[in-house]
Amino acid sequence: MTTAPNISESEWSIMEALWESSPQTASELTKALRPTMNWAENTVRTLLMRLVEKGALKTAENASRTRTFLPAVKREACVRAEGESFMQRIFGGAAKPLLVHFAQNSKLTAEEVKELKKLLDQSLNS
Amino acid sequence: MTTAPNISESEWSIMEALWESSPQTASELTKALRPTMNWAENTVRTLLMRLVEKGALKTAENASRTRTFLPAVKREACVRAEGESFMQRIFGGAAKPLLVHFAQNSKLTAEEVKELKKLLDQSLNS
DNA sequence: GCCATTTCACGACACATGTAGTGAAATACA
DNA sequence: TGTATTTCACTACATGTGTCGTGAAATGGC
Repeated sequence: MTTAPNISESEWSIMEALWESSPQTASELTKALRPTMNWAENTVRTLLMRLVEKGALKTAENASRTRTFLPAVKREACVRAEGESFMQRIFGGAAKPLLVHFAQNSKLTAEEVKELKKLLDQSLNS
Repeated sequence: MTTAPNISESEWSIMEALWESSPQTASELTKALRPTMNWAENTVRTLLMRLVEKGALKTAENASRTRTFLPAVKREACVRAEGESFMQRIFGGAAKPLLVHFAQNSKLTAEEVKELKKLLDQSLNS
């Protein structure tokens, strides 16, 4: 079982970028994230280091011998872990009240509602 | 609009206890939380202080002139804020993928599925 | 009124997180 | 090969969190 490490909010931005496209070097990532997070390159490097220590990222050498980074854990596993923890913290671990909350607090299109209803049905016969 | 303060995980336990029953004194709370969190009374006091500073709790004097604590913010508002932040962080702010995720990763009873489907329908005509 | 108990205000300390700066080492280019 | 640029390892530092300990002040019981 992939023990998903704890990933902080800033770190999550890095992970998303790498889940979307990897491997990337620190400076590539810095540029890629520039529009959203306006981080200094050293900030990105620190976050990368921490993520490597946590086991969320791996490193590799690229052709020009500079280090590149890539995910060591699957996005889906991390999402599940974060979701579990959130559900635990706010809804005492129960899925139904969570779903009720978001169903009531979101403006969904008719199309989305249809899809979700189908998914709910499917979740039963499995 | 009630600007819901940031409430940490430990603090959330305190808030839950007070949302459920308030006002309570620090020692009452310590006893009430003893089974789940095995906190020293001073730990509870520190958390209470921080929550008062954050504006999440108010204090009042009770008959015997010891201080009691009670929520200054509604649970629903805090849940909404936490939910928003979580949805933003993990699902880029989109409700549908969040609902898809939890619908697929939770084992729901047929009864719950029925309720949720009804809620989804209701969320449309409003 | 005096002592035991409770309440509280402060201080403390370690680890996590956000956000870099410095200075050396490696690379690239002229 | 000498110099400018890039990469990286360290260090830093403020703020948030988790978890109390100390010592004074207030209260309660006898």
